Amino acid sequence: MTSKPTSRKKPRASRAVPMVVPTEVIGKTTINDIARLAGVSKKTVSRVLNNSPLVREDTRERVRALMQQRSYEPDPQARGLAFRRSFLVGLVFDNPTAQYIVNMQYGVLDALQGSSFELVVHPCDSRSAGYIDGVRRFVTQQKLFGVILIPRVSEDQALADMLTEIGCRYVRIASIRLDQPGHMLQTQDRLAGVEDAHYLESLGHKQLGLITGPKRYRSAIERGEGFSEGLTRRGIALDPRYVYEGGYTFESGVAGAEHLLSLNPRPTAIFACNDEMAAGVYKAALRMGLSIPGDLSVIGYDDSPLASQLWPSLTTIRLPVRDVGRQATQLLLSEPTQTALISVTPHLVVRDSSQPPR
Amino acid sequence: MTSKPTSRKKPRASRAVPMVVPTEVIGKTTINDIARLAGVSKKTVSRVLNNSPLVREDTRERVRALMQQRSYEPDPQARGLAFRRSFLVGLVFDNPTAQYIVNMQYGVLDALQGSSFELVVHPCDSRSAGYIDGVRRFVTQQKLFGVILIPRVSEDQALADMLTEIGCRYVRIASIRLDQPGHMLQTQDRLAGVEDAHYLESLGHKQLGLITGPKRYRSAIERGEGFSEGLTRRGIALDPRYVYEGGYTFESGVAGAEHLLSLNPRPTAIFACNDEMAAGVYKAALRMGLSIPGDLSVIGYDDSPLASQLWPSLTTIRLPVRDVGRQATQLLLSEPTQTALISVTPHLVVRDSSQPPR
DNA sequence: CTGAAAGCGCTTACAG
DNA sequence: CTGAAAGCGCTTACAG
Repeated sequence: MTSKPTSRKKPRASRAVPMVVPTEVIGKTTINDIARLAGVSKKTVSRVLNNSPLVREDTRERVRALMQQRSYEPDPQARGLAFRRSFLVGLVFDNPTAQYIVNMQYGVLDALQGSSFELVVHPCDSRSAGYIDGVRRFVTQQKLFGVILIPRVSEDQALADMLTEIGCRYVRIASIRLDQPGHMLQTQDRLAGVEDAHYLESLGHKQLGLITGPKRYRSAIERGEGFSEGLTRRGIALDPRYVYEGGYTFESGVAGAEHLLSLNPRPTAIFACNDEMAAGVYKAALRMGLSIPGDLSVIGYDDSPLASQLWPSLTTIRLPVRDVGRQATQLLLSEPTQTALISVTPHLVVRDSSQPPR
Repeated sequence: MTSKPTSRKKPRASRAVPMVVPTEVIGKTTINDIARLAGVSKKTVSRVLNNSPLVREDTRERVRALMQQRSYEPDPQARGLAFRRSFLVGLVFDNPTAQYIVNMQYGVLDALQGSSFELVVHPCDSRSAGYIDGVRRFVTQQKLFGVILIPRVSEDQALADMLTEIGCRYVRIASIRLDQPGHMLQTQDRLAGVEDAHYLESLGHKQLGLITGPKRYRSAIERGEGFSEGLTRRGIALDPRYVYEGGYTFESGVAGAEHLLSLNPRPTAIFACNDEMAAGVYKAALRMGLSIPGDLSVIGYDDSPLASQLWPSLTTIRLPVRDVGRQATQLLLSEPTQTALISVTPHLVVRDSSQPPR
């Protein structure tokens, strides 16, 4: 990687037969080395590299063996230059929780494992004016192979349009179907909301409170609506006065709980649409002298590290984020032929913050 | 990025003077376009690009103006191929908390802002056998410009040796000075431990407990030793029976607190070497019917999101991680001439989990 | 201070 | 099924 081999350029028979080669393998093996050793043109090596069918089987085998033996790896930079497309996959995100981002990165890397692709990250602020241009620069400058978009940027149609315009592949992870199956992976937040409702109803709760996320997040809407829908199905109407619009923040959870717990009758269970707000509910409840789950059952959403570290531990919803990242990336890398929509359903994780009402 | 311009290759006067050019700027502007428009060779444009002093001032200005006007950006792929080094900075990490990783990424990107560098991530497991080879492959395959190493991988000398061997730049973020100043940024975990001790002593605590991290983390050792040292300076000896070796996990925090709180006399304050363990202390204390901070003061370390979301909110230590990431990256990108060791000291954030003993 | 030639390690377009 | 030539967009080494 540092010094340029001086032996590379020495004159030699231009159409060499396989031959013994000096072992001073300074510098990385290149396509030329393999071609020379195999006694074929580099174009043929290139064909093998790119799995072209236009190679005789025994030629392919010979070249493959040589590549293995020399532990040859094609230079992504050079391929990228010729392909006009790099071997980089971008992850574009706005501001989910840290754990979500990290799990997603692990998932993407799981799918990239063994390939010559690497993961490059691009946080951004979807509320700032120039963010789409920022993503465009990110994509075009490094000629990214494609990008994974996670909520909330995944929900922005203008962003997807821009990517289509510049011919960049993408996969959106979102809670509703807002693109073709080849371009998205759906997380069934709504179904998780339903599951929540059914669970609380089955415990015997009738007086329920809901703290939603901000409406600009589609996921927030889905979670809340799913919850409401689930209750309706079980014959319980969610009183609008028992719905508080939070902001996915701890403080909004505190405020929401203070509001809901001051109502008469007091809710016996609260579903907060993320764990952070659920932690806020803990604070408000404990400060009011209410015990969890004795006086109040609490359910969160995300299964963040926080959930198992609160006391009592928090009943919450878990999305297998890493798995989602892996599948989304596989979709991104696959030939655009797939038709079935990939969808993943988050599920309830019951811990110690929920029980039947008194 | 998608289609190849057909106009590029048309024959023209080889030594062109500045001239009007068809505005059908299909495809990206290249160094050839700029050279032609400026009436200079592409080598001269290249010199301007690389800030070579060997360019006449007016030539430089003319070229610069043209680059701006055409919003020319050199292709990192092509430069990388010629330079034998990409425009990618790698972040190598083992398993810190998600928030730490994400903040670090933000910091690195702060420093990369406006450059043509991008950030590529590489999580790994420093306990697995082949992890150093994994990093080697990561670095050599994409010919990374350099890497940032964060604890715990930053503490591994074998990894640093490997990087030196293959000629890859690196900056290690670590709590003790284990490399040359140009290769590291020190976080003064020890001083934070001292600050902790002084704070608790100043509140009047005399009976103190310590839950350390695992010894294979240098940071854990520094935090614990700093705490002990700080107490000693204030004339308090830390009884070894009041030191529990945790594992930086929630469960070990619970176990540690259960142990410490069963001692007689009971400690009136516990310093847990990360927030996760501090959350474990909460659980153990609350389960034993002890109130925080009434019966027990608790201090954590990291200022993770958890810290402000526990109730009562957790007094802890904050390292400006994003800032650290930014500075480490600036060091990585700078010419290797710097001599002074960069060091950053984490500081105490007082919240509601600490007060004078009863 | 400036440039023509050759090269980085691959692929595309064409020809056979 | 295979290859020679030209090219991707830059830089190095050399010459002036």
